[in-house]
Amino acid sequence: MGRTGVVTIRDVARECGYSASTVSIVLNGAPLSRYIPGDTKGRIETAAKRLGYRPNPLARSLRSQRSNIIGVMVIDITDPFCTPILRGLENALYQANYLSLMADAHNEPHRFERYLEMLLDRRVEGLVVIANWLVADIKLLADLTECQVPTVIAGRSFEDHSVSTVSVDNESGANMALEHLYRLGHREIAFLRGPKALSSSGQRWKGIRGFARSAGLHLDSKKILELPESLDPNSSFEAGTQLTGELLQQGKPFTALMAYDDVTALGALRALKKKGLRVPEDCSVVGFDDVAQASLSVPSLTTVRQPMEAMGSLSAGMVLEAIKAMDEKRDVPVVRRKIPAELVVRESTRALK
Amino acid sequence: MGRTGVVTIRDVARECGYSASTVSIVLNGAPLSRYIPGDTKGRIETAAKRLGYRPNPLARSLRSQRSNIIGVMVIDITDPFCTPILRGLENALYQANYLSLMADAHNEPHRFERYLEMLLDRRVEGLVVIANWLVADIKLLADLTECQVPTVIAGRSFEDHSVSTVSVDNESGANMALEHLYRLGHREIAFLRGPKALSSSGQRWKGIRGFARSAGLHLDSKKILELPESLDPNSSFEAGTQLTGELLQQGKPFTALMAYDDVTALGALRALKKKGLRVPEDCSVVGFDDVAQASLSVPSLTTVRQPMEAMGSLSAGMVLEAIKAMDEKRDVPVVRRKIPAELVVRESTRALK
DNA sequence: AGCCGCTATAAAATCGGTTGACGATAGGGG
DNA sequence: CCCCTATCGTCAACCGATTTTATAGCGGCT
Repeated sequence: MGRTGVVTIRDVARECGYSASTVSIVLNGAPLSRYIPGDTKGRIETAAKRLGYRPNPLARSLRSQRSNIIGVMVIDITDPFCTPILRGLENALYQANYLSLMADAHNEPHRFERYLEMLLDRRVEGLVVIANWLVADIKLLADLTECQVPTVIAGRSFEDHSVSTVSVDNESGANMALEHLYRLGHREIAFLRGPKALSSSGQRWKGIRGFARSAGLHLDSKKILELPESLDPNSSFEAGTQLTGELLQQGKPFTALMAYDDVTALGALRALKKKGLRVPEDCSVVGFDDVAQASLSVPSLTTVRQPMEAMGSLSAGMVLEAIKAMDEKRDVPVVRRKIPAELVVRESTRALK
Repeated sequence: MGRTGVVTIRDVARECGYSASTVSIVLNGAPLSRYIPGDTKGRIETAAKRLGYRPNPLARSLRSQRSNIIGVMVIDITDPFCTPILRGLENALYQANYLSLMADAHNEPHRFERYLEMLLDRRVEGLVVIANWLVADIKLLADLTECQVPTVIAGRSFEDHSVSTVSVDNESGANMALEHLYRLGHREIAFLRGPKALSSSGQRWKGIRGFARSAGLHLDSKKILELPESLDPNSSFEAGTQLTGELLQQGKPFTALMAYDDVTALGALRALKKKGLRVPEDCSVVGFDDVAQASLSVPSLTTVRQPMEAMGSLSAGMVLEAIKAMDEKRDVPVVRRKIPAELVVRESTRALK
């Protein structure tokens, strides 16, 4: 045993009287182990077990050029949207015997880049970026495609770049949400739409316009406000409160409000309450995402659910697949997966009387 | 350049005409570099830069027995209590140039153990366990103290084990919360206390009893209910709703309710609303933790804030310190830090009329 | 007898970087 | 003139595995 108290392969070799090579070959079931008789194998395995031998992954990685580690870059771990994805991802990696080296970019491009370098230095075999919004920084993506590491972006899509992505179908999700309100009889609907700079915002809006057109619903631009661009995920709560206040001030009546996301909707809930309006009796509210908060509020929030955990594990599956493909020298296609959203009806919406 | 397209130290050596050793010595500013003249250093650095040389941390770790990686074991990343700690932790590690290998135990002891092994295999230099509750499994802790890796548990304390911990001062926090209600004039106070098995629960209860005694407040056992033991952090929402319902059913009047934690308090909010009671007009509510949800609810929750981010960075500081101590062969003391809690007054409490 | 092929194992090279021991030269003191 | 020390580097060992190549015995075939 080395002075570190850790058993090396040579300790095992000494213990059972064979060479390190033989031990390695047997323990890994390498091709050559075909020629090694059973009793030798037995002796080696016994010795390994007796000493509690555990191969040093560092040494193994150095030699085999495989780290069995995936880099996980979270754009902002504070965002409640990110954690369920992280869980799904981590779980799938665990099943596949990979560990995750985690980096939190705090929404800062510079930090993103520095972390990216660190992760690549560490020879991560693949990379998953969990992006809520993330300034559509071309440069960062260029970095990503340039490095030869399989990458998947979870949480948003990039139509115009050659990166694999996993994202929810924002368009049909928003469509469903509006349809839900429409079916409940709502015609005067206010919207707090997301900032233009966010691609998901545009997609959701497209879904809204699509439904409106098909149902002959008029969208009153006076009732449509846009959230300011911001990096802090919790700022949309303030913004939701603020903009809902403006809508109410403005005097244009509405019986339902559709928010860009859940946190915005929670902000709206607060503003409505403050004005003495009851939800859903006086105004229905729908959000988007189904973050943990959504079901805990009073009233609980009707929302469009992003299957975040599934998105996480799917991303994991995709990187692992890409890694396998690279191993086998097959070429690695860019995959863009859109997951269907799901309407979750809770207490914050009800039929117009 | 190797076939991997990666520049090795030998490439740099060839490029500038010195040996790999010299390059290593210069680039690392090793003691011996004292004797190397400036222009040689310059040539080596230039060559390294020109080739874009980045030392392979795997090789470096193998040789130096230092991975520059900390294992981060999260008991349940789904718990909103864990993420802010994680952020503080990760941020401090980032500053110190450490990366974190993340494991999520999903609240399962078996998974905890397996991950622990994987992390130790990877030669993490230190370990931080982010524990919300975590079944007080002696065995797991034994594993921890046995392995020679500096460990800090963040989020809860273990009086009876020799592990370093960082936790909030539950006792004085609960004391403050009750004092707050008392000062507002509340005398009929209901409690949803945490399950006995949780150490934090006992500590908080001690704070409550302490204040009650000192203020001469009578604690009516009829108004004290205990949450069931559970592993799912979100189950306490249901439990909060449920138990509050029972309290109301029971008919014993109360003007304020103190919940074990924020999620429980949010559950209480829902039950109260359902019964037509207004918060805070008819009943004040306080929580504990100050998770993200607390400020987003309607009404926003008065609560006792755990400085989670600070706890995270403090934990990081402690492991790093312990690592340094080990390096220098100083002995590593077990440190138990209790961070003061902070009362955050929001909308859910008000003076009794 | 010589060669081939199979079995069973070991030696040696390799991954990429670090480090202690050592060589060579020059200058200073005795 | 010799010894000692300060400079400036290089060599080779090492970290702990994996993998390619080598060695050696033996049976069978020509």
